[in-house]
Amino acid sequence: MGEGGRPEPPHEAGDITEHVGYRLKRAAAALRGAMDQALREHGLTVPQYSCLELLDERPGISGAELARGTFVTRQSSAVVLRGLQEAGLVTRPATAEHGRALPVHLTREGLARLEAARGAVYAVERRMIDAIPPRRLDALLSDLDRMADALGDG
Amino acid sequence: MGEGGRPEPPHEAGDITEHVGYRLKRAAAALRGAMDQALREHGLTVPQYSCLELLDERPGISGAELARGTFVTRQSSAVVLRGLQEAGLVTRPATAEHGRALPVHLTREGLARLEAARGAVYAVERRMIDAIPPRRLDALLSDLDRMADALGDG
DNA sequence: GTCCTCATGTCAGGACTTTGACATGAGGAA
DNA sequence: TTCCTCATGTCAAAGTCCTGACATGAGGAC
Repeated sequence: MGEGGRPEPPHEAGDITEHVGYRLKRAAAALRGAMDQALREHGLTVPQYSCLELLDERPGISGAELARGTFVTRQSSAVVLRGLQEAGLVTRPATAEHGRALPVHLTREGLARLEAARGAVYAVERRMIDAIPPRRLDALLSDLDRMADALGDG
Repeated sequence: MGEGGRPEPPHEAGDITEHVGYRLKRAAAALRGAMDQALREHGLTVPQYSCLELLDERPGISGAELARGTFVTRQSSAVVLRGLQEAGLVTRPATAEHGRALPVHLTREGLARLEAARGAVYAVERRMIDAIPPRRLDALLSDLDRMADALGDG
């Protein structure tokens, strides 16, 4: 495909607002904004919250694993982790026991902050879910996954 | 809502990977990564491409309108715009004719670069669309919009 | 006329993210 | 043993994006 002159749009689209990428970007931007606002009163940023949530679910994982779980690079994750460490929300040994991986753990304060912020984040999710027909939720989740997989994220 | 102890998840979820926000974030991250890679060989970043595409559709719009159309703040848009201007892909008058708005236009080179990059971006969209059942595409687009609207992006 | 409100553009500071590169430690192959 | 490969952590530089703040111009209310 693509031997012609003008590139053909993926499907009939009068303007760019019809594109899947545009809609996906818009929804993601709206989510990001709503979460930013919801988390501000708890003194957390979105990357920080994502980090704490994943850490609560999988205590002791390495920074690299944390990065993969939040869809960012190791470098980005390290910056966020350093901030959380300075804030006393996570702990990390200075030296590795076995390999090079440094296991990260939530502190008591980190867990408390996470639990306090969770309600605000869940409210945002609730607003999203309530906006669509309940019968379509599973299909929506499935399609989002399929698209992510197709783009080589998996 | 929310008078209880533990916050209730928006829907039954064994772990955070079940949440809509998580899936949305994952799909958006995959899209961003794929577009980054596709645009790299054309010497454009995703924000730059978004800017050029919107400019092609609505020539002469202001920086603030451009920002709203690409879901970022005026400040972010201004930075990208400055880069595009220095690269000779867009033009902008130094002073405003009427109000304060400075109309932005694509240069001949800007249009050429956009058209060259479009094929690569459309291929990414095609990969996404082909990954889901065709009958669900309209519902997916609709649901993404509903969620964005519900989060106050409107 | 003045005052108020709104939109636009801009500056400053901080947080996040990326690519590229490098050093270290573990484990397997020869 | 040595060599190779892989994963991890880290540094550096650049770009993106945000909040907060400020000045300017247009249009309406008074």
